[in-house]
Amino acid sequence: MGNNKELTSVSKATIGRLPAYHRYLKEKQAQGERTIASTAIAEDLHLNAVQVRKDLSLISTTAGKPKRGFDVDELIADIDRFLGYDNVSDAVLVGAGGLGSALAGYGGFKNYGLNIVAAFDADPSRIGRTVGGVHVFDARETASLVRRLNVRIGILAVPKEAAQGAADALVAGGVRAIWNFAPVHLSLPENIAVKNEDMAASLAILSKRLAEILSHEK
Amino acid sequence: MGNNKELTSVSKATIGRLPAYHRYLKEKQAQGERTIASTAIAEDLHLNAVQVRKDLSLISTTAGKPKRGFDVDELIADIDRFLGYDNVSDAVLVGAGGLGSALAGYGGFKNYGLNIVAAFDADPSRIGRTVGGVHVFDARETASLVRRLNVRIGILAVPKEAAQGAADALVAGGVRAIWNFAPVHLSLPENIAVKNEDMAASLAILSKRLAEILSHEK
DNA sequence: TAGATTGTTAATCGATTAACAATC
DNA sequence: TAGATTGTTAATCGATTAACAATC
Repeated sequence: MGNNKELTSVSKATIGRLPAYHRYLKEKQAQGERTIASTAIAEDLHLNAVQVRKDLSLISTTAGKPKRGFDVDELIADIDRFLGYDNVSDAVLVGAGGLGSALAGYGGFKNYGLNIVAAFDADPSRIGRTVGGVHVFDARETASLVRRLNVRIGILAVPKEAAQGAADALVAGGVRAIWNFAPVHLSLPENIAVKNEDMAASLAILSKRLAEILSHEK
Repeated sequence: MGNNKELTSVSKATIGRLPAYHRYLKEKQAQGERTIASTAIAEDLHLNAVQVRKDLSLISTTAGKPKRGFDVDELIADIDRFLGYDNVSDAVLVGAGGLGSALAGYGGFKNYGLNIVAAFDADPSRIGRTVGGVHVFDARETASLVRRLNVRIGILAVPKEAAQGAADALVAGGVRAIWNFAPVHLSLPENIAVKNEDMAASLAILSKRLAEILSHEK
């Protein structure tokens, strides 16, 4: 019910800002702050205060109090619950090369509700090894092992030539969400969630902004 | 002039889609296609055809031709020029750990107009080594070496505790654009371009979509 | 009480999409 | 010619921001 509302009515833009609020609030919590005003959050994070209040109102159980602001602990708990940080899901990693190893080695994902339980690679020299404490299996076992482990999330960190095939194997195994770090557009069934981590897109936006800044310069 | 128009009038959303068009067109070019219709691009990339035409019209020198579509080679050249892919810029990398090494090792950045010329790290065991063919210098030399190399772009791949300090050093050295992979909000002067590669935000969006899909399931 | 801060309603802004005439 | 495809104008959609009354 409340859950239903959550799933439908919170925009992607808002969801994307929640992790930043979460980090900020954790920091304030560590500094011993008990309450925080939307105006303070907005200023520090370079956002609009109305936007902050609107975002928070969508996911929080308790309203802010005039003059005092929001309760830091409650807000953190609300975001934890909304984003599933308190409810870790298993994921598999396909591709145990440089980027894949870096992702597996980054311990922080557990704080974001993600637990990598297995890795896959097609390179025989990598199979049987361990990256970031995760065992690397033969890529040919992807579908069957994913099914056996009942995993719903796959992280794709393979070279672009291998990406579509790896994605198909994940879906064949029952994965429903793919976090794609390969620079390719994947063709997948409609009911599969895909999030492309498009570095080229980010870089394009950054370098255009840089060009603008430099042009204003002198 | 044309340049001025480019810097001001093309939206971030459009810029973000251009790399995907570029990849797609390169693929078609490799397959020997000479022309392509916006309708075909839209279908394959799951976009709206009007949006594709609007995006392309903003950056292309030549219009598409009714019935035939757009010239593939020209479109690629237009995007190359617009995004600066034909005009490689130097960048430095701060943080030569797992993610930093993976970024340095990914040779593909040169295709996107980026050339990593030096890396920095605070860990003595990494200083003096090489990651992805790039020499790792002492992080304390960041500002001075960046200035000497006259680099304008910095890639930040350090642990979050070190991120603000590393960013400050980059700016002190004259960097004007920071590609930030650390999960922190950086406080920087206004005239510095920052692009946060916020993995937590991506993951949040993906897992919410997953939750929605699973809830529709049965 | 006065003032800081809230939540909500309305206005604005920007991006996407629909409709359609032009044309190769 | 007929039809596929274009570019542009207008409508829609969604997200951000401004205005303001409510309240601790």
